[in-house]
This record gives sequence, structure tokens and C-alpha cells, in this order.
Amino acid sequence: MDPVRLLPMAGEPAPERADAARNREALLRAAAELIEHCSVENVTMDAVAQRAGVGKGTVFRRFESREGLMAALLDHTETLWQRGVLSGPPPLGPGAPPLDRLRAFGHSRIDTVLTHAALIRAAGREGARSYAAASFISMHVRYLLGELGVTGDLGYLATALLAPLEIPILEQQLGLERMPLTQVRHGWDDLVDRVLSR
Amino acid sequence: MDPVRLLPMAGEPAPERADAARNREALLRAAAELIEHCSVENVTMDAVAQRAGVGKGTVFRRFESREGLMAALLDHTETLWQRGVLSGPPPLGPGAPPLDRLRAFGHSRIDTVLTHAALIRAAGREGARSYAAASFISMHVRYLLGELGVTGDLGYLATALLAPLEIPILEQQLGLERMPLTQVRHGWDDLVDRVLSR
DNA sequence: GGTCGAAACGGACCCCGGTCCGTTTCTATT
DNA sequence: AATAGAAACGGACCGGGGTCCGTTTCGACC
Repeated sequence: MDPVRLLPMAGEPAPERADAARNREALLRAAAELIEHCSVENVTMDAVAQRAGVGKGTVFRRFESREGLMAALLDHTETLWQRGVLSGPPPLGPGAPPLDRLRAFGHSRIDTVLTHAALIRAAGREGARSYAAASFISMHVRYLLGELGVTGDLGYLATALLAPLEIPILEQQLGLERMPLTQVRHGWDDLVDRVLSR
Repeated sequence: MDPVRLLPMAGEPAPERADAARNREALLRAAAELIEHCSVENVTMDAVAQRAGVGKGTVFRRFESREGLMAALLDHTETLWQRGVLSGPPPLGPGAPPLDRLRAFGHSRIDTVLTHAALIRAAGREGARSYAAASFISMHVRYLLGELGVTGDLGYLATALLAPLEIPILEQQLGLERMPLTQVRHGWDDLVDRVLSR
């Protein structure tokens, strides 16, 4: 397959045995299929193990915890979304003015977060800790803020801007406070304008 | 005690039987004591029930779930904090200019949230749903924004401003991103300025 | 192809949150 | 004081997440 993999270089986290890799794939597929039938919260670890044809211990060996498994599933859709940001069509992808990109970023983020709300919740803090998601997103916002000439603590500003796009806040707004989705999107645009305005 | 209580008016959620009330108190006290010894995450519902001298079923009857019990405990400290906002000394309490109050509000919120981080996490979404906390806080921020002459969607702005004060975001900033606490406090001040600046 | 140590496997087991239902306790009413 | 029925009680029970450890499988090296 990939000759590079045959001689593992130092620093790499040690290669994975063939059966282990096969089981990981089987487990991810089994979990995805089960989620499609019953919703996320009804999928048990035993069921995933059984469907994948492995023992329960193996599931936990691979993914640490239920949250870990869900985070691994999330990782897939997150990666697709990141591709859209990095190389998809504008205004989300490159090619549009930074302000348009930042607005589109928020709208798109709201959409995917809501689409995968149940999975994100099930991934708990393991989802947030995942290198892929949190880090990339924050980086991208910082980059756009920089392009827009914003001065100040970009690190803080990025997380502060991203906070209202997180599931708990969105659910509070849409659920308890009964805001329509359009208001939330418009609110993000307004917030962005305010952050830029000095 | 309170003569008004003797004739319950319509609309009230029905009075509580004497033994029930006694058990609620006993359970809250037992839980608080156990938390003081072992930390929150090591306190089991069985232990709380046993210490309070009641059956396990009673705990769940009173508080619905573990999260419900934790939320009830939180409610106490939240109420104290609210008193500080409503009638404590300035700049958190009334008497200071709105901008100073808003800044102080953020700093104070960060402090209490971090102090009770474990409990808040254990209360999960039950803590957020609690009428007391979320609603009051949002109301207060809206009020201050109004005093400051901010125009726009104050409802959205309030939740957006409050989002970076929530536990998951604070923990991400202080933990993963290794920001010092002073940076977070300063970041809040800056964010407030930006939101006001148009 | 055979050998050996390391890694992965599997499923019995434990712990804890949450439910259920037969029993007990309270209180309104007479 | 007696009664009745609603509400609360308690603890056996269940299901699911997570662990442990004896057994099996892999693959590096000879």
C-alpha cells in the first residue's frame, strides 16, 4: 500500500496491528449504522460490539469510552466540513472577502452543529478536546480576524466569537428563548460587525 | 409560621407534605456534606440516600435525577450570587455606572463559575434549564445593555456575551489554550467594549 | 516454517443511575 | 378518634458504561 508506512519514523505514535485496524473500521461502521436506525442516545456499546462482531472490551480498547467513540464518528463529518472551509466554494471557502467568509463561516457552522447536535452532545467533552475540531476552527477565525485588520487579543476574541455557536447556547436560544433560526443567524452577523468595529 | 401558606391559592404548585419537606432538607444537607469530603464526582446517589437516612427511591422522587439534585444544590449558591448583583455593593451591585457594573458582572461571574465548576458540570443541562440561573442572568445583562444605550437585538447580544462565561469555554481557554486568568478577564472587558462601540 | 514476546481479544464482572411497586405515613374530613 | 385516600417511602431490581484478566492472535526475527 503505502511504502512510507513500512518504516515507521520516530515520533509516530506506533503503528496499529492489522486486526486492530480492521476492528476499528468495523466498529465505526457498526456504530454509524446503528445510529441511523435508532437515534444516537439509544445506541449501546454492547450493541455496537455485537454488530461489529467483536467483544465489548475491544470497543473500549479502541475508543476509550462511549464519548470517545462518538467523537471518532464526529471527526469524520468535521473533516468534511473543514474541507469546505479550506477549499470549498466561496464565500465559505477561499476567494471571498474576509468579512463575507466570516459571516458564511458562522452560518455554516450553525447548520452543521444543529445537524449533528445529538452526536455532538453524545461526544461530550471528548468532542471538544479532539484536536481536529476545536483547534482548526479557532485557528481559522483568528486568521480571518487578522485579515480584517482586527487588533487586540485575537486568541480570546476567537473563542468568544465561537462560544455562541456551541450546541448548549444554540439550544438555549432556539429552545428556551424561542428565537427563530433567522434571528440567530442575523445575531451572529451583528456580533461580528460589533467585534470588527474598533 | 406563614399564614399565607395555610390557604394555598390557585396556581401554586400544590403544597408539600411535612415529611417530604423534611426529607428534602435532609437530602440537600447530606449531599452538601458528602461533597465536602469526597469531591462531587465521587458522590453517589446511594451514599446521599443512606446518609440522609432515606431510601434511594425518595432521592429520585424529590430531585428527579442526579443532575436535578446537583442543580438544587447549585440553586443555593446562585441565589447568594444574585443577591450580590441585585443589592450588593457596587460595582457589582447597583450604584456604579452601567459599564463598570457590566465589567464587574463578568469578572464576578467568571469567579463563581470557576469556583463551582465541578458542581455546574454535574448539574448538566438541568442546571442551565433552572429558571433561576439562566433567566436572571440574561435579564440583567439585557438591562445593563439597555442602560448603556445599546441598540439592536439585545436578546441575542445578551446570550452571545454570556456564552464565553460558560464553563466549557472557560475550561477550554484556561486548560487547553493555557490562557492565564488575567487574560480571560481582560478579554471580557475588551469584548464588552467592542459590543458597545456601535 | 518455527518461535516468542507483545499486543489485541472477549466476556464475565462491577458499579451506579434510574425504575417499580407493595407498604407505610400523612392529613383532610367527619 | 376514626377513616379514607392521596402522597411518600424503601429497597429489590434492571440496564448500560467501564474494567479485568486469562486466552488468542499477530508479526518480527531467526
